[in-house]
Amino acid sequence: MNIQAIKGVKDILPGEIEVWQYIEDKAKNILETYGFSEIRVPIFEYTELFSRSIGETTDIVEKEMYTFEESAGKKITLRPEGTAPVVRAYIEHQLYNKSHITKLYYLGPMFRHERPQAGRYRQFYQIGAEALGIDSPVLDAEVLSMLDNIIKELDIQGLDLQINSLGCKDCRPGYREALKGFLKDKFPMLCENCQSRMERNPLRVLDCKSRTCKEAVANAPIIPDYLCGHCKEHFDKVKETLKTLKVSFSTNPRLVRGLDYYTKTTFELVSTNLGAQNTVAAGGRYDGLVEELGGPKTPGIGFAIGMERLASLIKKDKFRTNIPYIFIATIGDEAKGIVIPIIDGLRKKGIKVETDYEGLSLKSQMRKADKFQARYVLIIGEDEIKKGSVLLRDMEKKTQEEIDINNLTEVLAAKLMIPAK
RNA sequence: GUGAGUGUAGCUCAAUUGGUAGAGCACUGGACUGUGGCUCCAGCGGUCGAGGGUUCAAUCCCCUUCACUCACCCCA
Repeated sequence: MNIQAIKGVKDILPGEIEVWQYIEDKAKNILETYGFSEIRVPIFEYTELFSRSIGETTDIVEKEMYTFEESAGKKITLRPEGTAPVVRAYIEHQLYNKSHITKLYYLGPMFRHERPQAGRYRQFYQIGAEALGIDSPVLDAEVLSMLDNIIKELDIQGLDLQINSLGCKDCRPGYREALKGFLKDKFPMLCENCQSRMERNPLRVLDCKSRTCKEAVANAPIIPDYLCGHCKEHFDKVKETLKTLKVSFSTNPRLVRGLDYYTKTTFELVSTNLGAQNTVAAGGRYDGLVEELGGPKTPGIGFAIGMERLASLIKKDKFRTNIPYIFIATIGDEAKGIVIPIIDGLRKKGIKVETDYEGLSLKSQMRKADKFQARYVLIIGEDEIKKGSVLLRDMEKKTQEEIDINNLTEVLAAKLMIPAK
């Protein structure tokens, strides 16, 4: 094989795509019930949009973006996530002037240059939702409840919704300093990575998986103890509303998200049935992002679902590929010719038809019809041509009848209960 | 970027202490001159990932390389 797909990307073939379509249908339905409207934004943006929103010191910006230069010298990046482009569009089209709250959802591919592994691809698909304009904790809970509904609708088990609060620009610095002070004593215990992270982004040390780092932060100060009154009240209200909505969750004071723009409520939906990459969906509040990107001071909250990960959790047995209603079997060249306009006519009536193009024996054509799981087979040979009729075989009942070729579409439409046009 | 594992027929996998490969599924035909799902028979199908080395001889041993997979890292 000479040319193959680029490392870390994959084709979604018939047989698997049905699962994706199913997820998309269900998710769109629920999103729209909650008042979210679809937005489609480009898959590339000026690099600056991502470096400013995601954060210069994050791995995504530092080493995972697909960036190239335009002729003018401006740098362009294939989007590594969806929130920044949506917020950019929100500002650019001044959607904040149309309504106090703007609820948007998107779905499409994201790109990150990472080493591929189970559940991690270089082009991966997300369904995301963003609610902009309101900072009420009730909205946070509603967004989480919506996510919960989506996974319940898809009947996915073994998921744990973990939530935390990262505080705001008033209380986070205090916590950050307290954590840094604590980590200073533990410095020798930290992994190389975390030692360098201490100055730049100490919160990330909290969810490092290295054993010694885990030990080091075991008694570290936790964020909830440092939240300001406003943030604490907000977080309490989120939890209270989640209980009212009967959304089960667990709090994880060590939950830190990778992107810089998160504030207050953050969350992850983690599966026990996946490999190392077990986060199915994640998100949080980002009250400073719109302003940071040049818009008016506007709060926001959102999440993204990883399609590949979600799809791998869905039982595939209930999905079937495109099944034709009718298979047309022919015997002889004359029959093959006669059948061409018949097939065309049936298809124009909306009846799915398949036939043989290879000159197979009748036996093989029957086998093929069976493989297609066709409900009926139309058999046309020399005898039928002479009589001006066709044989219609019911594959399930194993019966067949002879019908006048002129009544064919009517008879089929009646059998298949297709309304006349 | 680092580490480990795996590359043999379209697919899933065997085998040979080194003597150039086999099964199941799939596909095609036949048993059943024009009728499916079961059965039986036959056929089709392989540069044994690629390149080099050792050897009389390499799919097997050695080196290099490529690809895939999983994990670290990171994250959806």
